[in-house]
Parts: sequence; C-alpha cells; structure tokens
Amino acid sequence: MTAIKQVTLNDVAKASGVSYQTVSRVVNNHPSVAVKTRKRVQKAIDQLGYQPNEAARRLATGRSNTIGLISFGTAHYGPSQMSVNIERALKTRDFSLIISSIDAMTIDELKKAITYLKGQLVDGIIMITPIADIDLSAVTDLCQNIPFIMIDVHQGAHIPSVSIDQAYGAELATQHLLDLGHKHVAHISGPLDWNDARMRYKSWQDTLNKNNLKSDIHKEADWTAQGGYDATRELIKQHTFSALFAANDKMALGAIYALRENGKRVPEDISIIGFDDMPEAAFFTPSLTTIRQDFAVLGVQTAEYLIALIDNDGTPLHQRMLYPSLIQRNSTQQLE
Amino acid sequence: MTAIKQVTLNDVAKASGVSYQTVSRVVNNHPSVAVKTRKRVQKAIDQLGYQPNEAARRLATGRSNTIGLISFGTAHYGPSQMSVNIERALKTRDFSLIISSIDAMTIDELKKAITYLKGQLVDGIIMITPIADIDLSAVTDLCQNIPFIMIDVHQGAHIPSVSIDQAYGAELATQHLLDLGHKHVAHISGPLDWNDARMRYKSWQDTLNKNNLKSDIHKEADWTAQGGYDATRELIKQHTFSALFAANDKMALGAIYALRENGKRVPEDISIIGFDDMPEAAFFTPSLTTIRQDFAVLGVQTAEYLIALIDNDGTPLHQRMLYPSLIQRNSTQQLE
DNA sequence: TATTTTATTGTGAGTGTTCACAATTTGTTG
DNA sequence: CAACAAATTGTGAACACTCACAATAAAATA
Repeated sequence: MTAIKQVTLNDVAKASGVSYQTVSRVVNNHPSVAVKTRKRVQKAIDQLGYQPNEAARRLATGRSNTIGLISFGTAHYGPSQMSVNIERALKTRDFSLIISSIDAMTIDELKKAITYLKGQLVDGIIMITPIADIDLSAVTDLCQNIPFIMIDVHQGAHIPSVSIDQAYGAELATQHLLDLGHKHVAHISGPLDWNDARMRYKSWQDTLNKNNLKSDIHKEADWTAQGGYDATRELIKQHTFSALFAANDKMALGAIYALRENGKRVPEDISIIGFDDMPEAAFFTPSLTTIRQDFAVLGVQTAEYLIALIDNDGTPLHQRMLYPSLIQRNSTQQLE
Repeated sequence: MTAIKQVTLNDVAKASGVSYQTVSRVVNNHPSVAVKTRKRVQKAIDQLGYQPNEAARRLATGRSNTIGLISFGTAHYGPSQMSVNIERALKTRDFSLIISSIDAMTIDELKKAITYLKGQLVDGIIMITPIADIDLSAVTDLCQNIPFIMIDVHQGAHIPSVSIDQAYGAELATQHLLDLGHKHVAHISGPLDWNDARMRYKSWQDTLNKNNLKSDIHKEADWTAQGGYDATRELIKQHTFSALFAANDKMALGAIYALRENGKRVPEDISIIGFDDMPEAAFFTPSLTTIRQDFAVLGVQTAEYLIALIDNDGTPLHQRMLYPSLIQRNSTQQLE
C-alpha cells in the first residue's frame, strides 16, 4: 500500500527541538517535563498529527492494553451478548479487544487461538467456551504466563471464571412450573455438549426429583426458534404434558408457534417458560415468562476481574458466580 | 505480570544451530532453505513452542494482517449481524479483527477510533456508520494512507462502500402492502438520524406518492420491540390504517403485541410487514412478512473488497450494492 | 558564592522481527 | 578439475518505541 511514512517520535522531536525521549515523556504524561516544553512538544504533536505506533510500544514494553477474546457460537444470543458486553466493559477501562472466533470447539482450535493471541501480545485472554468436554489442563498449560478467564466453564474446574448459575436458573424455572401445579413438565434443551444446556437439563431433572417427580419428556434442539419448533412438534406427537421449559427464549418462541399450530393454547393448555430474557421476550404472544441472565453485569465482572489479574499478580484465582432471576409474564399459569 | 521470557527467533536459532534468519525463513515458508535444515528448525520450533511476536513483525513490515472495525450500535440486529459476518469472512481469509466500538456517532469519536486503529497498524478499516450527518471529508482525510470501506453509508457519497439497497427494500415492503389493496399505510421508522431509517422512511413516502397516495401516519421509534410497541399504541390512538410497515422486525413484534392488546387482529384487521428477516420472524404470531437483508453476503463482500484494496493499490473505488428481497408470510393479507 | 539538591533533558541499549545484501556451500559444465 | 552458476545460509541495519541511567540546568541551602 501507499506507504506514506508514519510520523515518528523523532520527527516530533526535531520539530520541537528536544530529544525523542522528551517527546515520549510528553506522550505518556510523565511528570518530569517542564510545562513550557510540554506545550511546545504538544503543539508539534498536534501539527504533525503524530500517533504512537502501538506495535513498537508493545514490542518495547511487552504490554499492549489489549485483551484477546476467544469466542464461540457468536450466532447465539448468549455468546453474542457476552462479547458485546465484554467489549463495552473493557472499552470504558481503556482496553481494546482483539477477537479470535472459533468454528469448532476442539482443543486444537482453542490452542491455535490462544497461541495466536499470545503472539499478539495481549495482556490477558477471555474465553467463551460453552462446550463441555475439552481438556482444560492443556489450556492452563498454554496460559501459564498470561492471565485468563473462562466464561461459562463447567462448575468445579479450578480455573478463574465468571459465570451465571445455570443450575439455579433452571431450578427457578422448573420450580415455578411445579409451583403452578404442573406435574408433567417437558424440556427442550440446547445441544447437550454445551455446558449451559447440560446444566439446565440436569437441573430440570434434579428439581423434578426433589419434588418426587420425574420426566423423560425431553428433546434436544439447537438453540434456534426453528429448532424449538421442530422439537415441540415431536414432543406433542409423542407425549402429553401441561408445561414446557425451553432452554432459551428463541426455542420457546418456536415452541409457542408449534403449539398454536396444533391447536394448543398458551398458557391455557400448556405453560411455557424460557431462559435468557432477551428484550423481545416481553413481546412474544403471549409475553414470555423466563429466566433473566444479566449479561451486562457478566461483562463488567469479567473485565474487572481480568484487569485485576493483569495489574496485580497477587489477585487470587476464583470463580465468580452471578445469579439469574425469574421474570413472570403471561406464558405460564396455574394448572386448571 | 509474570514475565516469563518469550521464545524468540534467536532461541530457536541457537537450539538448531543456524542463524536467526534461517529460522525466520522457515517460519515464513521461504523457498530457499534446504529440506534437511527446515526439518531440523521446525523440530526446534515445535519443541520450544516458538510463536512469532506479531508486534515485532508488524513493526518490521508495517503490515499486520489485521483489520480494524469501527462499529456503532452493536446492540441492534443489523450492526451486530454485520460485525459477526465480517468477522467470519475475514477469518477465512486469514485476517484478524480488532474492534473499536463507538458510543456516540460524532465526528470526534470517529476520528479517535480511526487514529487509534492506525496506531495499531491495521491494514485496513471497516466502518459501520449508520448515522447520517457526519462530515465524511474528515474521514477521507484521516484515511489517506489506509484503505477503508464504509458500510451503510448514505448513497451517492464518493466513498468505497458496501451496502444493502434500503430504498429498494422499503419500496418492496410498501408496494407489497399497496398491492394487497391497502390505502392507509402507516410506518414506524427507526431513529431518523440513522441512514437506514431515513432511507426507508423516504422510500415509504416515495412509493406512496408513486401510487398517488400519501400518508402522514408515522412514528419514530428506537429499533426495539418496546419502541415499536409504544409507537403503535400512539398510532392507533391517533389514526386509522389497515397496514403498517415497521422498519425492522423487532419493532414489528412490538407492534403486533400492541395491536392485539387493543383488540386488533393481525392480519385480518391490520397487515404488518417488517424488515431484516431475522430468523425468529418466521415464528412470530403470526409469522412475519418481511424484507430479507443478507448480512452474510454483506460480510463476505466487504471483506473481499477491502482485502482487494489492501493487496492491490489499483483496485478501483466504488460502491457495492446488495439487494434485499420480500419474504411473504402470514402477517399481511388482502384488504377485505 | 560555593555546594548540594532537585527538576529537567539527553544518551545508549534493547525489544523481536524483516529486508537487502554479502558470504558461503553445493552443484554443474566445459 | 577449474570456473561459474545456483542454492543455501549469514550479517548488519532498520522498524518506533521504552527503560535505565547519565548529564545538564535550575533552584535551594549553607
């Protein structure tokens, strides 16, 4: 490309009659530079349109004020909300984001992404790794000299993480249905190789058990409305139930559609509860009872925790857990 | 942080008994290195876990294989789809993405973002700038020595861009309603300082005019379902109409909700058409007639065009235009 | 005023890579 | 086997910055 020469520290130095070091000090707001000099230099900077070369800075300092995000499944509501909110939270803290998305959640892909980000000299890494069965030790090995946080990691792993308590959320959902008198509670889960899907599924069963009930009315779907629709059609063909817990709002939408198509009214015939509380859920027909996950808080927590890890070697590693809440609307009602 | 020393070209060189340059050649797949040597070096690379320092590379070459994305309004469907799809398209072409999102679409913020990205030595910049009234000449000035593309720029500007023909889409929508016999067509637009919103709005009017009709049944909303809901409540209070063109699917969802709440049936009493064709639209109640925008193609086109611009100085500047299409579902019907 | 302290500025070296060229080794040809 | 060409490898400099320290100027103290 048209390699118009970049304005450099030296150019500014010459223009203002000081040494490059002094210019550097001005740029970095070091205290020990005379007010007069600073002004002069600043003027030259503005005139020449000087912009520090981050690559050189990075090379010299080994620090980049950039964090790497390894993301997976950005097509879905949860992951995409996470990255948006993380981005936002980091921005207010003057960190920028470099994204490395992954197509298949294999250990190899993950390793490649980490290695790449390390090459970019990121100060820290955030991983959105919603798939369960990967060997995390390989990750910890690779990240020995760089702080990282996993989001949505399966509970109990000894790895710094921030997550939303899925089991609790699913319990909230299932218990809500049970409290309304429902005995036959169906479940449409996400793909069961996803942590969240698996945890919600398990918690659905556990909660039933706790109430001396059980259910095998379950279909696995792919988080999409279409998937929820397909799953529901099969469910009503094969089972009878009065309540349905869909593992996210989009699938709940598809489910509602399928039910109506088959002459079932929601909530009169069948109660439905979703998960996520995406902004649209309040405007479904009927408005959807669901479990709210606060991704904005998740983003802030993640950003803060990671920055603490970066700035302060001593920051203890732990898992932060956020709690979802039940949002009651019109898609669930007392069993008649 | 625990600054464990990075493995460098030199380390590999020592380990394999060659010069750093030879290692560099191996890493970069230069042809002129003996097969035997290459193998030996590669082994050392693997053993030491060498990973090229991108910052140093960037500094030395002035190239980064990274492109910068300036995004705005990521909370909305359109912009977020754009960035996701651009990311995906760039990834398959071995470019990575660094994101700089903007909170307020002012020329200052935009400049800041560009300057920042230039400091990161990105090879090119993509700007999602859906707000109309900014002075683009300032942008072109700043981007003199770096290729860039604007997405969704207002038509006619002499700036390389890729966009979806909003006027055409809105015409499709409006004409569809007119073809069904509707004479009183309302419109809920997005915020009118957004290019897309303005163009859809204008095209709604133009299409009416072309059919010797006119309408001032219009409310401005904020792209959200809630906004669509609020706007619709006001519209039905103040006007009578048999068809409604909502400027996106989310607002259409809110509109449907508001109509039902007021005892209006869709589509029997009022036909509704949306814009975007998000995957959920097919599962609204009723399923939504809408205008499809293909963001995946947009992403690919943008990536390809920008990379052409980067690799080949001679690539002519132009505007690429993609065309949306009408998707008929059950939210619109013939006026009875 | 001489001396010490403090504030300010400058110098040399290092960061890990690539580029342009120089040097060496190997292979080919008469 | 000399002489040249081709293949392979090595060297020095450059990229734009920061760090650690040295040097200078200004201010404060004796």
